[in-house]
Amino acid sequence: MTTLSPHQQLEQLRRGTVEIITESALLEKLEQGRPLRVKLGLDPTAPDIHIGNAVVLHKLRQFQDLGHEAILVIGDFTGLIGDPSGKSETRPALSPDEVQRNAATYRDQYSLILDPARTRVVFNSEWLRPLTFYDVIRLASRATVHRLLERDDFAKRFREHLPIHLHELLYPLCQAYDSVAIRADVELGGTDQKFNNLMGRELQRELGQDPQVVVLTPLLPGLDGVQKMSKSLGNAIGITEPAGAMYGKVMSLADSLMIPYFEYCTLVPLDEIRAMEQALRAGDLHPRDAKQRLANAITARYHGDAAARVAADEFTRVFRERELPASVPARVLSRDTLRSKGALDEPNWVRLEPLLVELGFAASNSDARRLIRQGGVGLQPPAHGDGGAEQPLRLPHDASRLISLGVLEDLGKGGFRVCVPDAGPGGPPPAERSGLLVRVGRRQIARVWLGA
RNA sequence: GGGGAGGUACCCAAGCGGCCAAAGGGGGCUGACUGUAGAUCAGCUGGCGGAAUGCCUUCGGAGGUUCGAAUCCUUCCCUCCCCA
Repeated sequence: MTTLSPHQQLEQLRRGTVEIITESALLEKLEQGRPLRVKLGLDPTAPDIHIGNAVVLHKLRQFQDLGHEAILVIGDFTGLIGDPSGKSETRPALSPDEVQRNAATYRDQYSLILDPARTRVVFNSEWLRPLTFYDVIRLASRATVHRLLERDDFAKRFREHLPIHLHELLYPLCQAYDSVAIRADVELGGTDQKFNNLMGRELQRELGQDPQVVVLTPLLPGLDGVQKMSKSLGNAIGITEPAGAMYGKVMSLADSLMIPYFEYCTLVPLDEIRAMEQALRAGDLHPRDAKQRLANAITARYHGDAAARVAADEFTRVFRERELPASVPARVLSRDTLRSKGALDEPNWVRLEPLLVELGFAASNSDARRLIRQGGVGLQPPAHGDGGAEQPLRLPHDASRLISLGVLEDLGKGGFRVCVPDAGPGGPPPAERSGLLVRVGRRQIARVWLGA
């Protein structure tokens, strides 16, 4: 256990939370001087930790560092319902095998932030599945429809005459029962879990347990600044993403998100953050510089200082100075695949649209055509010798130059084909710059060769 | 159980026999500008395609009427409202 006094622990734990229900109850628990059981409920989906859901994990880690025990409750059974808060779909029940396999996955994934020695992973099907219908009715009798309809999303749907299925109402109850089953002292969650977590408190009290303390952490807005961060919404920064990508994503953040991100995703002291906020408002601090510091802090947290510095340099070089990245992903495309799509005209001449599709830079040939027409596609011919850092030439604007360089052929009506060099037998492509550089927009870039 | 209103592209939402691949808005994408931000402006936004007054697929599902259907008919599925 920690040597910190209960008050000091509380002080630490308070930081970065939105609400603790109640602080006095937490203090009482801390004063008992025993390791508390701290619960965190998780979706049964494959874990995809991003800096958004990392917020609550770091909080949990803090509990662990103070000597408490983390219990990850995987909602494999509640997954049958799907948390009604989202436009969730129900998921098929997991087989015992899958459960076992997943348990390992969760432990691995969460070990990136949590202390494995103080983490227990449990699945709620363990206690929810055995309940009989009788049990369920008894359980359901503990809650009223009115109480359940207080939940924002239920209330909203009710108001708007959108369907609310009966079993959805059971979700908060199931989750509450989890707390009973593991005799949770504390339940952690994002603010969107407030209702569910409070339900746990109520149910525990009903059933004669000391009610859990609810600790709510903020929901981190996603990169779009509108919705909460979520992988499926494509607005997330994954904690295992490469440093460069992480840094870049932070830099493209809306200005209005900087301060919240500083607060929730970094360890920068609060008073420094306040100072920055002031300076920004006063115009003494360029937002770009503040954002660079943010990008640095976040990247360093997951990749270390050195990697963060490299990412920063690379960023400056590519986006400020508009040079090519230090390393461009190499892609060797299969002749067979291209041929089967009718994209390969002669041994090395490939139609541009299917090429972009093949690279994943365009969704369809039509999409590719649109990109080309709108000047979104850039090509840079392979360098013979050292050609210096030439910029990719834009299509269709620079078509004539590319044609004179012998890498492009105009098929008329906006159609093009390009000359893609050979990758050579087997192995990786030869000299780095011998490939055709293809770029769409700023981010999508690859050096391309043709293979078998 | 009775009565009524609905289900249109990623979302909202017009259309109610041909000029509908389907108005408008949102979102997304590309370009200009810039700090890879925001705001603004321009273009694009089903697939195929050597940019066709071209072909294919799409308006809850399945059939049907018609030269022709998102639009009319039959039937099935789903949602909401009012009454019980």
